[in-house]
Amino acid sequence: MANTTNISAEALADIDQLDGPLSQRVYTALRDAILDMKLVPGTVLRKAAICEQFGVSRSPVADALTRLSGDGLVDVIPQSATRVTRFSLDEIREECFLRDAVEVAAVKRVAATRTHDQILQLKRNVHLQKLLVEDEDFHGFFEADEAFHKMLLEFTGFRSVAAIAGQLALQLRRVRMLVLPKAGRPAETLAEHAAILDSITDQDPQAAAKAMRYHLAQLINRIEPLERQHPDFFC
Amino acid sequence: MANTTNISAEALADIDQLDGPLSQRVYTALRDAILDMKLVPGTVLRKAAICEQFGVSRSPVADALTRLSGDGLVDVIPQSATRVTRFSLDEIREECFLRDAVEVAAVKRVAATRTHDQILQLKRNVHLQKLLVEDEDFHGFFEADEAFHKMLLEFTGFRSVAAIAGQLALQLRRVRMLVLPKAGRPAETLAEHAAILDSITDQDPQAAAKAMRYHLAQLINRIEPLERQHPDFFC
DNA sequence: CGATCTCAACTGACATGTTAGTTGACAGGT
DNA sequence: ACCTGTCAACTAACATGTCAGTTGAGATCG
Repeated sequence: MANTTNISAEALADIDQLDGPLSQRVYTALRDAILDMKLVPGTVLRKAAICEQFGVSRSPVADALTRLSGDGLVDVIPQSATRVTRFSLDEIREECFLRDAVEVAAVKRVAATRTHDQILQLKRNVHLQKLLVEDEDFHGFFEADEAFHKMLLEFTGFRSVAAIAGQLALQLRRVRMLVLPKAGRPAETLAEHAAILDSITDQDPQAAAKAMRYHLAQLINRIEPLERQHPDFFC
Repeated sequence: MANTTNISAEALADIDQLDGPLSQRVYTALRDAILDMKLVPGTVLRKAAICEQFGVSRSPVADALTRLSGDGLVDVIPQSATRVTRFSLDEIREECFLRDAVEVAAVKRVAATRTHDQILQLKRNVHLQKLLVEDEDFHGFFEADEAFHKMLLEFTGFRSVAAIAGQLALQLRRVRMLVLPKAGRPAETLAEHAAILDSITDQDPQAAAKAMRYHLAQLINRIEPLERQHPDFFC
């Protein structure tokens, strides 16, 4: 088994410059590392190693791993090991279905209720995306992309719907990082975002729903070929 | 503060006739007790008391509480206390929005793809509901109600979408227990379920979506007056 | 009598010792 | 060469001891 990483790399190291309980900090650090694919699927997480890395005892680490397990980001094999969950095409398809359901419903609502200020914020974000595409700043674009979708969820008027929906699609967020760097994809994404924004501006919920549905469909189309490219990330 | 229950009642006690790790069993027992409203919102959960109840040490209990916190079923006040989360009308409205988005999308899909066997299973379930309404078996009806919605989610063809969606609306499940015993509501619910089933049988996704949307809207309508009736359950 | 300050008791957070289950390498037999 | 049974090393799970922050009752002061 050469391709299953056994050592939790130094690359994750986020030292304790955060606040709050220790277990929370450990959780956040590990979570971010997993979501950013710094800890690739299949990586074995050893409690002892993590304790050493952060200079804490096993309690907060165990606590953090329990939470990550609840998020579906790690698989705990009882009495044996804990590893970063691999992708499952079936599960990804399910999350796409759910994400589609939620985000299409959200964009419909926002198209109907949008305020002038909300349009402005979205326009600003899309403009930023344009600049980032031109600069070929993939990482920056990824963040702006996320912010765009998050904004739409928040503009439903439901304060924490963005948080819950975000939690729901944690796996998807990881895969998107693999999809984005494909040549030309950021530019296409930008165009799709612009189309969504136009429909919202026109207060046309049906058109907005259609644009969003098309946009989200692009993701699953691009994920499926990925299994051949990174076979060790899938189970 | 007389109305905040301070003692975790015996009523929860599910002894260790389950299998798996201890922490899992404790988690399940507490979770079920909370979802069945045997532990009412606001109840303070004392680690020591729970340890005694189950005859285990603090580790598995702490583990279980961490998971429950992740599910949003308990609030942990650092260094102070852990209590069963109270209802928040805002959050409930958000969960209704999400549940609507997901279940309407699901029922649309099922209406389009349903097989003969699936129709049969749904018919059987609705028939069972009818019998339970006639017998005024509220608890049984509640379970059949849940099973009906779960079936619809499973019939999307996405195996675990029911699990994820169920996780999403844990709070709602609690409130539904308060709403159901209202006079006449089970019979109405039954009729709404039947309407949904009819639309699915007719392979009419739009009608099914409309019927589902109407059905789900009844819940939020009935929750809002509830705040006056059980003020100590809300925050 | 009322507002505030103090302190003891209680709670969860964390550290660490112990136990039991799993795994994989290796020896021995086929 | 291959299958198999054994066993040692490793892991997560669990128990328990310690610490620090919170809380609320009662003492103290205005």
